[in-house]
Amino acid sequence: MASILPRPGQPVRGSKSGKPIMALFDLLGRTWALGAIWQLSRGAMTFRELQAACEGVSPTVLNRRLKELTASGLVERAERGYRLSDAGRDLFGLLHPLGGWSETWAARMAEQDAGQPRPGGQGETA
Amino acid sequence: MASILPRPGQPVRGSKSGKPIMALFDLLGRTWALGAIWQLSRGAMTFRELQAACEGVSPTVLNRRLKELTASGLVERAERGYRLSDAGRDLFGLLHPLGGWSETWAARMAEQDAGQPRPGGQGETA
DNA sequence: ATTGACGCTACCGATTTGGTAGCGCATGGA
DNA sequence: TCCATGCGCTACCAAATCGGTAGCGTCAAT
Repeated sequence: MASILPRPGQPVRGSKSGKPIMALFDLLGRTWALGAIWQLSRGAMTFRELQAACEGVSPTVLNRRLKELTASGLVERAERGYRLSDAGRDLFGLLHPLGGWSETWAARMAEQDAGQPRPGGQGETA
Repeated sequence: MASILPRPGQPVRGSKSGKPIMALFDLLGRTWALGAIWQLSRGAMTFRELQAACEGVSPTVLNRRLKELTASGLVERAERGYRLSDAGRDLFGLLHPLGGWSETWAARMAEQDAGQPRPGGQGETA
């Protein structure tokens, strides 16, 4: 496996300092890492249930994320599939407010778009 | 430019639903997006100062992130360089606790490694 | 024995990353 | 004026990651 498992105290992708916050950002800064945690916060799910909940993310990527999150102690195996560990639930507690914030953000962006239709729009319809 | 700008209400990389939280996760789930916000929370910085603060991230990536974060209203230009917008500071307020959490996480991981040196260790020294 | 669901892997094209070099511009001396 | 410095930023390219399809081996139930 080419990818490294981000761990605090170790150099990680994009950061050589090994600062915990940077290791965390590296871990979470991969596709569907945050999304998987978000979905798993609702309870244990099988691999394929989680895959469906994540809008059909490819098993390749999902499995990579699950391995990383498991190795990082945020996710663990359940009798049936996967679930957040204590640490994972703990982290989700901090992430949870982002849900509400993102709604506000969305409203603010929509408002801004209404006022100024972004003439040089970038790939919005791509 | 091939990359799309994640915006709530629009399909984004990895998510077709357009749910605000998924757009946010896409925006933040790119290398140095969270890191840049983290560094900028300390105040306005020039491009090159920020680059240095982010451990010498390549200007290519930094500029991409800055464009995305600016278009998303989280970052804005300052007289000298860049700074967090009100929304960006707002978001940082929610992200801030991750700093402390990551320290706890790091300690927990170190402890676990001490107890069990991870026989099948994965790329820890890579 | 067949069907179905499970977790997961191989394979591979498309996209993103991350690094070096250097551009055009502005400021500030000498 | 010429030169040096710092600014934001881009071109170019190799390496890594993403993301999609197909399908494996296992297990339980029919």
